[in-house]
Amino acid sequence: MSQKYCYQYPHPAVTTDVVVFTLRDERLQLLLVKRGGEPFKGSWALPGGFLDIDEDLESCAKRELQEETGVSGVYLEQLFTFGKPDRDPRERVISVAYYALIPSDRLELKASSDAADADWFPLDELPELAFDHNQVIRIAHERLVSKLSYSTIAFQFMPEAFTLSELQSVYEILRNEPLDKRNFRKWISTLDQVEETGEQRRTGQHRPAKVYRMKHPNRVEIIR
Amino acid sequence: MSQKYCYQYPHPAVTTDVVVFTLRDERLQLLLVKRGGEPFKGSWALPGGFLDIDEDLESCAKRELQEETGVSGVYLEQLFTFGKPDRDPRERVISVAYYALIPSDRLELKASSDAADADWFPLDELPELAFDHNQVIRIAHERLVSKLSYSTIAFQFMPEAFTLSELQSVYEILRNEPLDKRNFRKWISTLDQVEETGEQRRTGQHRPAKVYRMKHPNRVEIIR
DNA sequence: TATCCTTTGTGTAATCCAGACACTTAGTAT
DNA sequence: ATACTAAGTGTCTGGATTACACAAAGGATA
Repeated sequence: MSQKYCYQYPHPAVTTDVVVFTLRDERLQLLLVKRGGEPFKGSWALPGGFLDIDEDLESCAKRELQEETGVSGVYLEQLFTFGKPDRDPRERVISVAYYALIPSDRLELKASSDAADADWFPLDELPELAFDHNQVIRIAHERLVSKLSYSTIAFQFMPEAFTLSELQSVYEILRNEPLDKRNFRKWISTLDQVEETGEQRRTGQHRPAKVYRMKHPNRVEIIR
Repeated sequence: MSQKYCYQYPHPAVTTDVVVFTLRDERLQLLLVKRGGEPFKGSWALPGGFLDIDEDLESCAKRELQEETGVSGVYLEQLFTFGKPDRDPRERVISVAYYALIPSDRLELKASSDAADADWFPLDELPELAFDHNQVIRIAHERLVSKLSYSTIAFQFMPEAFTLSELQSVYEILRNEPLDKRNFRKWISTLDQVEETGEQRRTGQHRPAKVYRMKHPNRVEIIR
């Protein structure tokens, strides 16, 4: 094919890459795709791709997310823009990285056409990654952990309806430490972010748990 | 000139823009340059410009900062990447925005060659700006204010040597409220970030103040 | 139908941190 | 000597965070 888009000065290519977090099997996991083409063919990498010339950055990230996971309407935030001159061997590529949080009940993967394969990996068992994607993931994880302490971002991992024990478990996984049940519930109630649905949930031979929902499912509040 | 840089797919242009904050005349001010060329010729805008094809993003921002203010070695942090398809009427432009904090003793402006004029403006007396630069500034200001409360970023406005009253004044300007002297000093001492130089400073007909310096002048610590 | 098992759900006391608040000290000018 | 001004310093109170243990509800089983 001919080189038909010409400029007076050299232009870099622009991509978006998305770090897709979820909680699966009591662990923080993220989505990787196996690269079907060069460079790094066969390596695992973050889902992402080139920005269409008339497409907004966030739309591009949402599109990648939709193509790789089939989900939309989840929490998505711009993370950082990476642009070391040699980060892609083909040409100069600026990558605007986003990160997304997927509720644990919405992760039906569908392998996309341009990815030979896609799978979830626990954060502490990542393979070697293409490009500078290990660095991107490290920064995304730092952002997530830091937002834990001053926002309600962790609620974005919850399904529509959940129990307080499930919510506590999410915090325990993310912070990697056990929490006191009474203090946790006291703290949650001061946040004023959840309400009872009136339903109960029976799992196993013991007292059923009250079911809650978020008051503002799509909002991430700054707290403290 | 001919269009000699050609690609198989259309590429956006990439720029960096820098929101340069300083404290002048007891106010938070920022640097704007008057645009010498189209579009928005004659309008005020953030200092910035196109990324060289082999230049790192942060290097590009540092270069703009150096060209417009003559300073280097100051605090510079990536802010956000703006990429609405129509934000520049010439062509698709992705702008990676940075913000910088300049100590109040280092702001000798030198008008650069490609800016007809450059000047400081108080944040609350900004003129109409080119492109989406009003939005960029708003987000930079939000970031600065929020970092105030959980980091030592405000120290980056201080000269090498300063008194505790001067430091308190910086916080009062940035937070736009008076602070209690004893509580402020108690808080500063818990931070363990400053040390006495042994010098004193006499200004006016009253008790001289002890002079301090930062223990780690180039580091911004996360606190709390 | 009584007992056991498991998870849900709840309160109080102790400690730490943040905020309110006023006077003495050191120097200059008259 | 006196007056003026900004520098420098400690205590008390209220609110928030932490530590900590037992009763309640339901299912399974004997």
